[in-house]
Amino acid sequence: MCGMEPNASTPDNRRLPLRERKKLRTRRALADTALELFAEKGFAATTLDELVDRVDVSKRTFFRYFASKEDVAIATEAEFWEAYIDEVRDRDVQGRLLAFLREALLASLRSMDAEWDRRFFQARRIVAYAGSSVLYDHSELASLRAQRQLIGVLGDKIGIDGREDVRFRMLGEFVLGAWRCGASNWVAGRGAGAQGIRGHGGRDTLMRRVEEAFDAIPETLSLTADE
Amino acid sequence: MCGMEPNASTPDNRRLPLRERKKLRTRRALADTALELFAEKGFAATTLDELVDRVDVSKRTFFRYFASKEDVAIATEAEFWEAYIDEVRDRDVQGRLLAFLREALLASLRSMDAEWDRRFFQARRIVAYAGSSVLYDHSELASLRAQRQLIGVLGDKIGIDGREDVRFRMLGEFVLGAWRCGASNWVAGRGAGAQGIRGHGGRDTLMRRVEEAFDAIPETLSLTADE
DNA sequence: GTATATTCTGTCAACCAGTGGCATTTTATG
DNA sequence: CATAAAATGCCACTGGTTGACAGAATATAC
Repeated sequence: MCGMEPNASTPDNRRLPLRERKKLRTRRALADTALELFAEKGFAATTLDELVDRVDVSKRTFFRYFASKEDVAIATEAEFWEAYIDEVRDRDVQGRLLAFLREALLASLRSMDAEWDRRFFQARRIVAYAGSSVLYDHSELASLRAQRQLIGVLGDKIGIDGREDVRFRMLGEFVLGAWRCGASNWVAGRGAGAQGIRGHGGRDTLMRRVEEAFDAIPETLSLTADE
Repeated sequence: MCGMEPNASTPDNRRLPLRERKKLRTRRALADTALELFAEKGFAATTLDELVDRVDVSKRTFFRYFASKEDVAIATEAEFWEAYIDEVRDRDVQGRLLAFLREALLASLRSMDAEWDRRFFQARRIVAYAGSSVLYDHSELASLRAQRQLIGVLGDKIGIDGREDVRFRMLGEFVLGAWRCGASNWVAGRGAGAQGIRGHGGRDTLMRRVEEAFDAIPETLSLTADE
């Protein structure tokens, strides 16, 4: 089968068996081409037929890789959540939980593959500035589920049922909030020293935005609540 | 046109013009019959054709009343959120905000029409115990949007941009959390004195569950967070 | 290298949610 | 009663999603 040559965004996991490499390649080709199309003509106006036509796979195959049309748009997000949860699962808990989650988040950001931030940026722009809200909703649900899984894993690690404990749920809210805030500032080009950066500024800038958001938590919390 | 006779669940807004009464009646008939069908054979297995057949309305008309198949399942929920937000909008703010929101929530529960709690219970059971998660997701998104609107309205009332203020967002989290917790305990038949109640126990019991959840907020917050 | 088992893929058909357009009916208004 | 406005029905059509099965590609054993 031809028509899909290795390119810059092809994952070069030379150690994986051929079949696995191929699977990664089709998956990546579908996700990349989908973002192209969504950016060109919008999410709603793009049909799956066009997508699978351009990638040269059958529609049936598409649904073997992604559960829905929305899923392919938030693939990079899903990759990140997966990496984050793995990171939290594997890392030793020490110090304050919020700091732990913050470190784990940054570490998992660092661990994403070389092209991840470019793809993520592209996807975020489409999700945020699309005409309808289906993509945004889908992304939000994915975050919510990831957050739940996160506090579940963390709870398991320190022997608490995180789903029942309000403190844990709030912890999850903080982390998710900081992430969302940081990521949206990154995409919008806001934040410290953003003027000096051309474009959105790569992964390091994203990480700085997330850190800024985390840093802002205590000061916003200490505001008086006397209304 | 015949086939739709007034029954127990027909809203008796005798003061409304005929056209409006009819509209309410079809809307209610669709929602009720949908719950019947979903309970009988499950959400996924029920087709809209069956629904509109039983109600004796065209499919086109269905979509003039509800935006999607999921929407008709959470209609009672949506009614409540609407009432709640209206209540918050109309009520004078005084005292602590959390207490204000709590009172408004209970008041709007009280204001729902006579059959609301029965319908709501039915709907919650379907949403919670359905095979797939589409309904649950849909309901969760609706809550999220309602929560955002809520703090938006509250922010407007006291001249603060609630969307930007962390305290407000947390307030929203508390209220939504208490509501969810109370409602789910109600449906599950948990809570103080639940043994003595046959069935789920009507709206007064739901309100008691919600109050219990609100009461639990300070004590869970004061737990030590020294992990 | 060949044979065989396993996994992936394409083709085809079907289902069903959701939409646009337009004619028809129903309600409101004077 | 006449006319305007609004609600409904009908119909065809798009497009996402799934199941079944056959064929192609890859892995494994010899």
